[in-house]
Amino acid sequence: MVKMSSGLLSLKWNHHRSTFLHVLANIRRKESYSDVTLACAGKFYPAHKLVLSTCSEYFEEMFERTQCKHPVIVLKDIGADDLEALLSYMYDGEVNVLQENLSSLIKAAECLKIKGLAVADSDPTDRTKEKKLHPSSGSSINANSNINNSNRDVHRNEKRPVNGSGIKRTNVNSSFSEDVAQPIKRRRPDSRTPLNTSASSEEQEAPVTSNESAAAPEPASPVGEDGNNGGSGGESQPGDDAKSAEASEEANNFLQDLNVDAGVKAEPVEVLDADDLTFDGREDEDAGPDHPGEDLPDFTEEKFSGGEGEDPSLWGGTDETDLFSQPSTSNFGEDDVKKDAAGGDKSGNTSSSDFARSLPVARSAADIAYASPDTDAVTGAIRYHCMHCSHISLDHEQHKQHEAQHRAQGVHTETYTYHQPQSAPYGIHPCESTDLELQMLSRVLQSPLSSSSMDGSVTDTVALTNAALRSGGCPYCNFISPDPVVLSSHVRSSHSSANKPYSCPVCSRGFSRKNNLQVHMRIHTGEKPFGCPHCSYRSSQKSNLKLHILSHSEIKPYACPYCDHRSSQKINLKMHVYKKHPALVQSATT
DNA sequence: CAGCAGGGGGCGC
DNA sequence: CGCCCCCTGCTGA
Repeated sequence: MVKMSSGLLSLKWNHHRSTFLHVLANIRRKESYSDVTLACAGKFYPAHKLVLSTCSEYFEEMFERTQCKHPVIVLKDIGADDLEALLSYMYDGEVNVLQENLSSLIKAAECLKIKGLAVADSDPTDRTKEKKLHPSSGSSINANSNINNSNRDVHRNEKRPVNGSGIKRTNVNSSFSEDVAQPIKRRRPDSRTPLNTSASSEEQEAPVTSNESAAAPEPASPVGEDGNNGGSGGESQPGDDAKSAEASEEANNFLQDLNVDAGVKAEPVEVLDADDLTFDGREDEDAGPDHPGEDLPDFTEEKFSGGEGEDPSLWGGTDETDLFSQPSTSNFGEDDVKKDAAGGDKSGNTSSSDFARSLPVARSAADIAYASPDTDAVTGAIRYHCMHCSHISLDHEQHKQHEAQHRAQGVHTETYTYHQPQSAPYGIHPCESTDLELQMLSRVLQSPLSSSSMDGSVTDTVALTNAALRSGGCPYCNFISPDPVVLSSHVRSSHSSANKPYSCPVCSRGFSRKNNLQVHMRIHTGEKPFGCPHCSYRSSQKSNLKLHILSHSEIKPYACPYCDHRSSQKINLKMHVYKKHPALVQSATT
């Protein structure tokens, strides 16, 4: 303690810095207070915006631009090892790296603009002195890092001190030039903006929601423009460069890690084209009977067949390209579609690296949060969980009113359906903890348990149950809780129903069939494999894409039997009839 | 109106 | 059993 002349006492914490670093390391180890998740090569790394933005202007800018409480940032073309090393570097200020790995590490650092590795590092407390020393860059160059600004060839690092194992210790003080490749910041397409398909497959990215502006860095140059890059997943086309192949492999690995929907593995991104008469692609070449017209109610079909200007054969799979000759607001021409289908094949066989882009880039962890009401294990009552807090309503109206209050209070609301509770005390709901949900998601995506859990067998194997419970994990899904009470409560509430043995490992919702669960999982993974050829809309379900494509045309297959009203969706017509012609409906039914 | 998501029929392996 | 597909209900704009 130093007594200053003015009578003020200067209290100095001697071990402040070391304590800070120590605490920081602990927080990282325990994954406490994590508010951002980095996804890389199928792995998830909880991190802290504060640390990332401190160490990287790239992250800083990214976080400034996104309002997400907990964005998930998918880092493409960066190896997991490199990311782990960079995280250690950022949290600890140093990292040990094998010399042979230094090159890729530096590349990754450049992409992420990591201070001290790729971007000039300056002492914030001593700017004037620095400028004197290095007026051009304002950065301090460590004497040990003999890295020429004009040549970042890692072989130059051989002059640096290397320990016996060939591991280099990279210090914060080591600086590279600012003259590095700037990470390409990808802009999210307006979901309503029609795409130019000639580039759409290459440039389409994840169906992120509007508030998720953080984007994955794209260190590698964009895939080649020779049209080969759209080749089927993982295949290295003649025109592909090594990075593209790497990216494909990485994406494939990621997909394997996902292990959620086998249907997506082989054909990660599916963009339906205009020649896809029934919108179902090759699988449905003989899908004539499936056209919606056949399924119309009698009255509708009668009206429909007599409808003006609309060819019923449209639904028979014979002339459905007419669909795309309908006036459309899209600038996506039929020629574009056919060209894509015939030539570059960018739509159907999008490369896996493209699919990697379609993965939930910077998707809010909010979207991973729990969904839907569940059932009270004791009373059987339906419980509606607030999306913003831990409030639980037993009445839907009450639930809606409660949430409306949040909205009125200006609670940030994602445009997507699922939300991260803003103040979620752990243990209220299995999925209200960000850490827990990430653990769970991580387990879903990575753990070999995921396949077994997806099998959904709920045969009550006591031994299995007990063993799993003892280990803190649910034997039927990937739910984890250190609290045995919470865990057993989860098991009771989520897996007691024999009718719905397939439980979502993230939100615990039960499903009667495995494939329904698989589709449901797309909510959590952000997968939207079905892309509209007219715009950037993507859907997790093909049937929903069909409906969407209809919206591009003026075709409204469902006609009201009582008036001239027509609807594009059957349900909408139903609503119309019940609303506008209730008396007629009643008389028709009696 | 359009989008999302769950349920379930049906088919092929 | 896995998958494709359609149907359906709900919801927000």
